[in-house]
Amino acid sequence: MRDALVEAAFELFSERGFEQTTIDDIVSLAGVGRRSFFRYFPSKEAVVFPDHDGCLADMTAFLAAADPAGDAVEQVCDAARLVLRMYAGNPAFSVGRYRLTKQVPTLRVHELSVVWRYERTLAGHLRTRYAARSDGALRADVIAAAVVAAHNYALRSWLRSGGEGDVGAAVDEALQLVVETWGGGGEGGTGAPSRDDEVVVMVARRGTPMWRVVQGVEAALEG
Amino acid sequence: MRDALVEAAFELFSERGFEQTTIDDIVSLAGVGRRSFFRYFPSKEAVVFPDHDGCLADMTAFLAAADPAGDAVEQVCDAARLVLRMYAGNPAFSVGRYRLTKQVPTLRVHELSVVWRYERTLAGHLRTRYAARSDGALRADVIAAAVVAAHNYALRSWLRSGGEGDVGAAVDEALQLVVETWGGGGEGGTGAPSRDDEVVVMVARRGTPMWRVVQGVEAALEG
DNA sequence: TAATCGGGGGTACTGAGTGCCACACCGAGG
DNA sequence: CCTCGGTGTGGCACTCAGTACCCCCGATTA
Repeated sequence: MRDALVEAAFELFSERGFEQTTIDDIVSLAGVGRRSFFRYFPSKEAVVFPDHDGCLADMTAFLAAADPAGDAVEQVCDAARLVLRMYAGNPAFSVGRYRLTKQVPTLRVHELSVVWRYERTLAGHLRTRYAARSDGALRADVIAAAVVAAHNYALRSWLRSGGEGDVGAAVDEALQLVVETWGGGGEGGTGAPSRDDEVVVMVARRGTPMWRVVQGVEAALEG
Repeated sequence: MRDALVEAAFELFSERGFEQTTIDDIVSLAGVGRRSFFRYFPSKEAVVFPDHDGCLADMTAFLAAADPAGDAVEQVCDAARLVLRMYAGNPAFSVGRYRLTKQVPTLRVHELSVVWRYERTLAGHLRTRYAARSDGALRADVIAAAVVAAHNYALRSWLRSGGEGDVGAAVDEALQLVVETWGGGGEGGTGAPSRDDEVVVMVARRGTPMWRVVQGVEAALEG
């Protein structure tokens, strides 16, 4: 019945648009009563994101079961990959929803609230892990935001392309940027390549801003 | 007239709550017609964030006038400080709004959309600056998200405290975390303290993940 | 067969948001 | 003095999302 409503809604939304479709249109096409729509979805927007409640529950369970000794950043990235799997599981649906969401402000806002719940879940996990640090809560919020941004960047590129190419690899590459900068705190060294016969020596004055150091090391390691 | 509507709305919202207040209540208290409310605010939620449209325009103008040779991350941080100034300018109003927003889901969602517009503005500026890099757009999105997260972290702490203490310093400290990790690309060295008579030597194997290098240098510089 | 209970349908209502029109004000020009 | 166009405002009527309430029907149990 949920599925029937979702299907009917998407058929009408993609045909005549979101605002031009009323709840009555949806329920009459689905052959159910108007009251039943609101039994399954709290709002007209929610029918566009029917799978996110379950995915958020999965993410919460995943993080609750995560190894307390593992790298928290990696775990949070894996949690984000759970969301990706959901999108990649139904490419046609995801792309259709993306096109719809892109041009309906109400849906964009609703999507923001969905993403926000994911981000707060990730941040909550990081906060418990970084509880010992003095700036733990700040780091947790920043890293969660960065993970979500990287994830969404790759996901949106894929959606914009119509579902072509390997999303998994794209997200891995995007998240790598975050892990490289923020990872660690644990000892799990999922390090880069090899060539461990060479060393890089970075010399800096005390008080040198961190980004200059990073810049120098980056240039040396990759140059 | 805008001000009269905002004042009336806040008086009623804080008195009997957001959902319990109708537009009719607001306009009758303000002594204006119902139709005029929607001339000034597109929705009931928008009256809670009356100053953000102007602030977003200020931010856009600020970034458009920014020095193309300067550090883009610093500029984006300064742009975020524009928002902070707006909050700090009316502590009582800001704290009242915070308390209201915290417990009204509709307002939380609306705030998300407001923050989202700021974030997209920052990301747009960074994207033009990082256009040369292959991963420019990704970096731009991630850094913008990090800046917004850090800014909001400090701002929310201040709001939660009821407006006590120095927000500016708190935000500076939070943004410092972002600048240290992501800054550079420009040459503007608004460096840290001094003690430039000492040097730190960081030795790492080629292929060492960046976060380990950062961790080591961080420990050496601050330890 | 009667009683109970839960999922779904139907009806009427509130309230946000919009379109349309009338009115008041105001400076310019006859 | 009257008229005209533009602008800001109030009022009215309407659509539609969302909710409260009640009814119906089928299944289970005594």
